[in-house]
Amino acid sequence: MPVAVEQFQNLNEQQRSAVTCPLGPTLVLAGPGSGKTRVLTNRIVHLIRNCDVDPGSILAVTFTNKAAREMMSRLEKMLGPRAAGVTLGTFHSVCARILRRESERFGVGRDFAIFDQDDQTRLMKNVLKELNADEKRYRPGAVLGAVSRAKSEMLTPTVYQPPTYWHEMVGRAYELYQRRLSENNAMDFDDLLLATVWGLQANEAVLRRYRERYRHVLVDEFQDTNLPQFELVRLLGSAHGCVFAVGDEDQSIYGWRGADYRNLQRLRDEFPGLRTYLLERNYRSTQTILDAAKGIIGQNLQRTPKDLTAAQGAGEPVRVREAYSQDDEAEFVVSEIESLVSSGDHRLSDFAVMYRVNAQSRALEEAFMRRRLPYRLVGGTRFYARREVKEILAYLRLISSANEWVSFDRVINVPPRGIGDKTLSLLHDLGARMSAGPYDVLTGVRDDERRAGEFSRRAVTALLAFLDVWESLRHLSEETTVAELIDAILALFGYAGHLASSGPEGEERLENVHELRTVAAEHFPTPGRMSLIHFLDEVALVADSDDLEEVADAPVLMTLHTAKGLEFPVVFIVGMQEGLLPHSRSLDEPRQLEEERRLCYVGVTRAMKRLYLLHSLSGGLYGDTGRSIPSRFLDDLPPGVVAADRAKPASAEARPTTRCPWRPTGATTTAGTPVPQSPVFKIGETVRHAHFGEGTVVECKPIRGDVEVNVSFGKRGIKRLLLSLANLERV
DNA sequence: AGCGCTCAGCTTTTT
DNA sequence: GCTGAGCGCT
Repeated sequence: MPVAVEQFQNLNEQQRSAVTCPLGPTLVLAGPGSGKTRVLTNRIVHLIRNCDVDPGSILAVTFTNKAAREMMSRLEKMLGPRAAGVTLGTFHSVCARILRRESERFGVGRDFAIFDQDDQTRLMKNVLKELNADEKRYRPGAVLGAVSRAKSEMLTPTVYQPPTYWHEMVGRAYELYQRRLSENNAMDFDDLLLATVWGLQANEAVLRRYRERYRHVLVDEFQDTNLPQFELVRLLGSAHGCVFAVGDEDQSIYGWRGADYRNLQRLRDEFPGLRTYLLERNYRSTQTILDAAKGIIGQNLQRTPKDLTAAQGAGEPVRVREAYSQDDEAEFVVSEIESLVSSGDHRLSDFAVMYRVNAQSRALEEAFMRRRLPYRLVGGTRFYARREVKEILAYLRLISSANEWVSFDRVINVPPRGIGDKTLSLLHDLGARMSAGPYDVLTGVRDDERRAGEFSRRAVTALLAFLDVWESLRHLSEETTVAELIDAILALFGYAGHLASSGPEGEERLENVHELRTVAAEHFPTPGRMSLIHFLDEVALVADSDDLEEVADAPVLMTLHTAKGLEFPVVFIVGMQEGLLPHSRSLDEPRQLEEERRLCYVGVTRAMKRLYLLHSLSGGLYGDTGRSIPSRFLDDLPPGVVAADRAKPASAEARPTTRCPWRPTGATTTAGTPVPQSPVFKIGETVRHAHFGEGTVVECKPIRGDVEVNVSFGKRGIKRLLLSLANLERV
């Protein structure tokens, strides 16, 4: 046992008692920066080393792939190869694994597809169209959200009680949406959880097996669980009671997605004898920052009071600043970063700028570009949401599970094969009549003269050619790797040629496809169908903000939501105005307002050394030029934490910033770091384009990690060009 | 099929 | 204010 004792010496008293507490239901309420992941991993180590627990009987669940990966790598460091025996993953991936394994007993297709956001939206769009829903009142995203919330409460379409007239339609859409999902042999994210829970509930023997197998269940971020997730934990854990949950109700910011932090309290009811531990020692922030955070969160009522204390001293006061405009605010952020970097106190990657809504990134990006300072924007177009990537994935999905319309519709005419709306809707009709998926419909067209007769000769030829390739790839998939399948799609479905003929941007698209191929080759090198299925699961369940990994020495720009779980030496929160933070959509409901407050709290507690809270006098949301009121959350900062320049408007340095012109490209940055997006052009500058010739730059703005340059080419008009593709030359 | 115009609508998004 | 979806025109 001396090994173990030594192992836990780096834990404080509170942490150690949580880690080494007796077997049985345990709840750890962990304040920000209190080392909750450390407690979780050490608990696992404790179970294995000191309690003689078999790693194979431990199930640890997280919400993100990133958290799961981090935990696994820590475990590997501490346990070596034994760590691999622990089942560790996100709720969704664990459920997907169980569902595949138990497909027969649970009555779900073994090769079901997992529909991501985009697929879900497409499907819902069709559903709403079929129901003749008013497009304005029933937007796919909103309806999908309502359906997801119903699912978070484990309400089936049959028991769903529409609270309003609007929800009547939601109820009908929900029902049809589920029917379509199952016809397509597909599940959305919520279904993965629900099907698992219902499957376990309905199969006593299977449930017993899993209870036996996973005698120890550990859950991270418990405040973010919804009802199905809670239910899963309850099902598995109630037999042995060895549930170890870690969470912080004050950091619950996903209530709008069905997460219910009251699940923390609910544990107490479900697991009598629950032991609760509090982690209040904060290793991240200065006491000043913590005091500010406590002032803000202290206004919330439904919470366990925590006495957060910093392991470090008071540090710098919090800076609250008023700017004239969003641009002015951004300008201040950038100049502050420059001066802190040049004073040698900080490097660029020490900084994070956080905001409530993505739209706020614009002003910041412009300011960074103006100063020719690099930055990283987190949360743009996701890699797996790119069109070309989705298309390749759709092809792969057709190969994997052949009767799925959503993927079929996506690629049947990509590259163009002369299959238009007409043919497509005929195919759907036929599918409905045969109650069959696209594959069976196509073979029907091939094998049945009468069916073929419904289509034009041209269409039939095209469809059969498609079917031919499709079938051969399905066979190929039995014995080939995913990477080779991608090659085959590129070649046989004519996809490579399609990209090649789509101009210069096709090259970048092909790059992305190759990147996907690399992922497949590296992680799924085994030939065969299982490998393909696992690959598709993986990419469907992966968020690609996963690549927030420290790649460049640059400040990070992100929403407060994405900031959760991260920490930075210096944090700026911009747009601290009424209507923005708290957001106007949350003003009428106290519950929502409390969540806004927690969101603010999450942002504040990301800061280690320095914290800046900025608000501007004008410019709220959407080009609104009216006057803005400082956020009510600023009023809750306790006296003494804020630097003296509070309330003194920026007038001292404020340049009346009517849109600054782009700096000349010769300008050097204080940091001397190359701008990823360089060169940036000045408005009015003359540039040359290979195709359009010489033109004048009219606009130059950041867009999704690239720069959009609008150039006027005289009578050829104004063209919008992407800097990364257009290869513009300065004249 | 591809471009360009108009107009509505506009949080947050771990999976 | 901006952007993206939808429509209508060529």
